[in-house]
Amino acid sequence: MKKVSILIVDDHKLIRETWSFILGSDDRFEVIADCGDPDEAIKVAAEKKPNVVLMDINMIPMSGFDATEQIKKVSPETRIIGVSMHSQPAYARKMLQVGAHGYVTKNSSREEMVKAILEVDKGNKYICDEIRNIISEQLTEAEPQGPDIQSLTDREIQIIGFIKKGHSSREIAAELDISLKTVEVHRHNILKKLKLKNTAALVNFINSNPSLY
Amino acid sequence: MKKVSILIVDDHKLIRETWSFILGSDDRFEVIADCGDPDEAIKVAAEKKPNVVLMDINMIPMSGFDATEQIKKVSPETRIIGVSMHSQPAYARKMLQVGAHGYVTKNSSREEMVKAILEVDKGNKYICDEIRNIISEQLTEAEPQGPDIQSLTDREIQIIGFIKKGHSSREIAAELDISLKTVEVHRHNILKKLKLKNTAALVNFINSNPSLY
DNA sequence: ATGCTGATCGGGATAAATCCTGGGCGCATG
DNA sequence: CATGCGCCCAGGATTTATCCCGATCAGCAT
Repeated sequence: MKKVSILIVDDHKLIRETWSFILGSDDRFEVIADCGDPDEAIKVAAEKKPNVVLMDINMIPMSGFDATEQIKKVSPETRIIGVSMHSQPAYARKMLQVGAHGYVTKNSSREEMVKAILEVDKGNKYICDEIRNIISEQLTEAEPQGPDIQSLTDREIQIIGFIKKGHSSREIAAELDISLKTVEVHRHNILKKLKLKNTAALVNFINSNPSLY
Repeated sequence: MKKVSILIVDDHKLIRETWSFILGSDDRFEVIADCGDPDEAIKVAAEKKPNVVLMDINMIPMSGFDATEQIKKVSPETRIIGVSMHSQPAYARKMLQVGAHGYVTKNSSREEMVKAILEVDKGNKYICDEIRNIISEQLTEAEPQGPDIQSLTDREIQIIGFIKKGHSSREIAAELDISLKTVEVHRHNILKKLKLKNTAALVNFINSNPSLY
């Protein structure tokens, strides 16, 4: 019986150590490395080709998603599990979209983590109970016109990026070399689609909505 | 040699379990309970009077700080260690201010956590190396006019709260029953103090700056 | 071809935010 | 008591944002 080789990626040393400790004391697993830097994680994954990667996705802006994509390129056989404290299904979706096989929140139990690793190692996908429950709730709820994040255009998302940085419409127009009027229309459409009424609400919405980076 | 009794408070089950596992396997410690609800934590602390509480402060808005204050009331002898993924010294200050004896980031090592528990149990204060380094760096840096978060008044912070929720100046004026002009002055002063130029930048600044709630 | 959508741009209007000026009131500290 | 500071308010100016009304054009699918 071969052990499942594991690489742990998390920017917090304490977390890495605790997981190494816990998983290392289980005969079925073998933690072959842990690192706090996404770039380093990609290197290690390329060299050691671990069976499973535990990827924390609270790391600085979206690097968890990027790292997942990179690792799948350099080591396609490696299964990746996203581990996060966020309970929004949007994170899970994004994670699977970039090539991960599993997603577990930090609300899950240790048993569930173990189960996730074993399942993913077999090539199956695994989403933790919490997220699955939320998703099925959302399905039954039949949302009465929630904000249409999906309907946002590429251009609109790009504009959102500038707004988030604190740029004014005039500045954005200059940077994209388009008319001020166009930027204003984009902003108006964004607010309408997301059912928000001003910039403050928008910025807040963005910051709690990972799908928009 | 009496064991140090420990209560673990963290809203993430996985984190609670891993710490229980690790600390429980050390003869010097005894994890007597763990809970994910701040209110429950206060109850348990009142009953069992643990020697040390590990308090995660990523829990929903400021509940970690509140819970710390409450626990110090119902069990003054209990030492509390704030545990967080945030490396800003502002958190640590706030934590000690509400009665904690220690602060450890999740970048710290397991040894450091053990040391923190032992020190705090003896009645000493303990701040992890990372934060101490940052503080001493800031002292030597002689900040060339960074944003004056400290200089914000209570009223201004209150106004910030409303802005963050997406309320307009007119709405804020109505809710606080003061003049629109006054709110505008407050907003202007806030931007000036924080050296920001518009609402978008402000909201973003807030969201990456926990010291303002 | 016809229709749809995204992106572009404009006029014109209103509301909101930003930026000045200045003043008054209460309270604490020196 | 004088000074500073927080908080309040006002007038007036400018910029920015929000919201209508349009319009053209390109691409793409039925």
